[in-house]
Amino acid sequence: MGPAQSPGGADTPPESDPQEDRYTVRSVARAMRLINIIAEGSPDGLSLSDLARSLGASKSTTLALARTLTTAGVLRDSRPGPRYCLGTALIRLGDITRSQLPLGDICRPVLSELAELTKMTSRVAISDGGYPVFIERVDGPGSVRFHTPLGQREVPHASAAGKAMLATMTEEQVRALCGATGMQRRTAHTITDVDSLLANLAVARANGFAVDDEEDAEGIFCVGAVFFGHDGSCAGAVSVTGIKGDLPAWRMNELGRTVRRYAHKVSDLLGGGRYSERYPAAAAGAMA
Amino acid sequence: MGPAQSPGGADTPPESDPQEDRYTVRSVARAMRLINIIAEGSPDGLSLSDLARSLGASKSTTLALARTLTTAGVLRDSRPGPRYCLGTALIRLGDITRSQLPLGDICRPVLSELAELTKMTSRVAISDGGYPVFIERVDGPGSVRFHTPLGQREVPHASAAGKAMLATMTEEQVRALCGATGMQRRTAHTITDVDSLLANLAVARANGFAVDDEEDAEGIFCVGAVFFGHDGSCAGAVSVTGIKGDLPAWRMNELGRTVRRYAHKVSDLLGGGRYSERYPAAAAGAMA
DNA sequence: TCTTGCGTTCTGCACTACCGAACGCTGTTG
DNA sequence: CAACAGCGTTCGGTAGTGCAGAACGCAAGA
Repeated sequence: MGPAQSPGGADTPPESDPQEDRYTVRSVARAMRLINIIAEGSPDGLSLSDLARSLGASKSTTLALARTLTTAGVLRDSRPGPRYCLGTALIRLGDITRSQLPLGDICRPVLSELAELTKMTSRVAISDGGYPVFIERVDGPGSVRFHTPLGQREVPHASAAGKAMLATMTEEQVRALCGATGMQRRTAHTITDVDSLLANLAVARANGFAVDDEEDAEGIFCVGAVFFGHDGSCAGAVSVTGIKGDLPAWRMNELGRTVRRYAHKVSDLLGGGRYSERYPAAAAGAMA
Repeated sequence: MGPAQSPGGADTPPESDPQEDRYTVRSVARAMRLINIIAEGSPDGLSLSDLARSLGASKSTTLALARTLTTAGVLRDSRPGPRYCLGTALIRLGDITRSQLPLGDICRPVLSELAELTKMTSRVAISDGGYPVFIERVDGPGSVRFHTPLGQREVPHASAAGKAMLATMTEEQVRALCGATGMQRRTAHTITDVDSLLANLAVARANGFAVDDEEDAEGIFCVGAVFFGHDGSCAGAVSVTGIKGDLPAWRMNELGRTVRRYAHKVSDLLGGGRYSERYPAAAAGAMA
């Protein structure tokens, strides 16, 4: 009953979102941060002390978290190595997640064909609040590999899949989304103002495919095209990724038509409409 | 200070492993169980009430856990659907985990070739305490898909990859491992006694590849062969999976030689030895 | 209309997650 | 050879927090 509120009443710990933190479990949030720290760290793993430092927690706390995650198989103890690295349970969970996304099973055969035909890495993305998230990938036969990550949000304005999806939105939606993201510059070729982007999207809409010409990474280009779900809305995008120098410029349109054709295949499998039915409507709605 | 030890001193809550639980964080362990419950549940997701029931916790606790995991992207709120399902962050983490395993990048091109040549699903497994764990998969061109999971422990005695790895061990090691696993029956063809298994392994050792002839799942067969790391130890196995009816019996040996050849390729890439150098030594050491 | 089940919010208590300190150990440095 | 610095581990004590249960609004079915 004492009026003792909080010890040292004047202290205001730097809580980020008290109204949202009310329903989060601190230790679980910390455990997730721990996993991400290891994911972004060296493939050889991180030592307990490094983890504790990065996490901003004591070694004993970090040890308890790491032990718990190791028991669950999410982390793995690399004995002679530095220490903790990601465990095989994450492979299992990622595989199950992809298999539960209905798109994965549908798209994989299409991606395989596309990768074999174009000799390029092919991926399929879904829209996560306007951001493209790649959920499936089939590598091309070439052995030169660059990093084409899965499962993480890409920037909408500097990726072929993102721009293909933006091209299906209204001008207001594009402006709102780009205002939220900030249209950060990634390379010298990145389009960083909305009006230029809208012009670029108009071309993409007319073509039925979008191009990322070294706008996300130097020397890398992508070509993407959207597909539609059975409810008629944009369900995601197919894209291929390659090294700019490998492809003559005049083949870009040919590649675009190929990608567009395979996006059609996905649309058909989903029971969605085709570009020829959807794009004119979208163009009429979005542009004057 | 009162001598009050623990409230209600005589109660002995049914703790499973008090000496191990001392360093585990309860809420994190619960969160991992929650993820697994959803992973094993319907692809459409599970409702909050269902989760609370399966977890054995109150709805408010489950809500807090689920909210925290959703914020981390590990879970996803399927709006009109029942409720929670796995999120794209798991795809990302699984992808990173595979990319951090050095074997993944090395094997993927080999698996692609093997899958194209055999028209079958090809996978690579590593050994996790004697249990095979598949870490990479390339589907064959056939559209008929069956479940070939990644990242989870398979039974050693009833899988081609497992038996291929067992064939590199000594008789004592095989007996010890099979004693630990129990050699559970999976189908009518499963080998459930150690002596029969040892005879089977001897054949595999002589051939340089192991066969799972409907021993793990009815109508499904696998062929697997191990590869060796640069330290000369068994580093894992390559295997292909198919439907029994699709393949005449007399082609089994041809398929086995193909898989063996591709396992050789992985061995070469890893700087490990070949069957011709390793298997005779293993055979001489394990069998009289 | 009444009922049943859902998801959400709130409050208070017991507990547990957290920190700090101390220990044994290894490898490096003087 | 000794002193040190860093590692991983263990152990108490405390305050903070995770937890359960009750209560609420709402939607769908009886």
